[in-house]
Amino acid sequence: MGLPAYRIFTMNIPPKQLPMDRPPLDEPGFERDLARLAKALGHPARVRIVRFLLARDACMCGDIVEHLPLAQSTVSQHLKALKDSGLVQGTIAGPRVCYCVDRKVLERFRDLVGRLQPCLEADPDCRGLLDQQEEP
Amino acid sequence: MGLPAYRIFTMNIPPKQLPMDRPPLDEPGFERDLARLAKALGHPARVRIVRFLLARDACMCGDIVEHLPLAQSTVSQHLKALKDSGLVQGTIAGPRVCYCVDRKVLERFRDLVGRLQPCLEADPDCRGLLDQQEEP
DNA sequence: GGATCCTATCGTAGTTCTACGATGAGTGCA
DNA sequence: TGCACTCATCGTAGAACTACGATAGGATCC
Repeated sequence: MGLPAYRIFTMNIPPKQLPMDRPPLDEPGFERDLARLAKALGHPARVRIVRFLLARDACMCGDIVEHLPLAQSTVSQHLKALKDSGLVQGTIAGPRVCYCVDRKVLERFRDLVGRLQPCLEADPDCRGLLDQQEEP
Repeated sequence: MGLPAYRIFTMNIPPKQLPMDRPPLDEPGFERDLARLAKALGHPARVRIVRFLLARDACMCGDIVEHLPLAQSTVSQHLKALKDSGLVQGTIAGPRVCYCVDRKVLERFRDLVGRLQPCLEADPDCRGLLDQQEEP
């Protein structure tokens, strides 16, 4: 019964519905949120769109289409992916839609990435540990 | 001849081979690198693997398999994706392979995300700009 | 009301992702 | 040499991604 075990990693299902056959890590939403935001930025076109929006603070869909070598429908699809992730907001302004980056979400993404590396300066890398295993 | 226009965003082709029919942004590799690293972290299982590796500094594949509800082959596939992105390094240590996170790459990822938001504190959000377009 | 502009959505085709089991390659030990 | 262990790779099936053109919906303008 229930979902297969690998569904533990499905991003679209709330954590409480997931059959956690192993104890979750400290923050159950951490991995899902980070993965969701990272996935949204996991395409060069979407990175460019976000940069474009940040540079202009806000602009409409047509502006983005003009500056990308992609069809209008494809750009709209990328914008939908960005909106679904929360990174981008779209506000209807008359016949057009004004898009802008939700800087709080972007900051949260930055924060999540930062929390990934808790002790960057502590051990420079794992070389020493590897040498211990290889040489004796 | 040549590649279709949307191939401008293909991540696996060096920039010089790309038919840039529009001028590139300031840093040609920026978007590709950020997208590549973000894509690597765009799956909850890979985020967990990276966290797991960071918590232990380094460990072998079997340890990861034990702590994930995934088959060994699937974990190996995720590790390959992480290795291809550069985030993770694998070192052969006898019959096993010792994996660790390349903290320099992780830091570069964090830097790329940080450079995405050049002036976070400047304009809090784009609401003002939206109001300008909506109301007058 | 009708024309126009902007954007979202539909339908579709090809590619990529993601999961699994099975198998193979490599190392170390008896 | 043979066995055990570890991990990568192969083959495959289903889902998701990504591109496009075509079309529909909503707002504005004449």
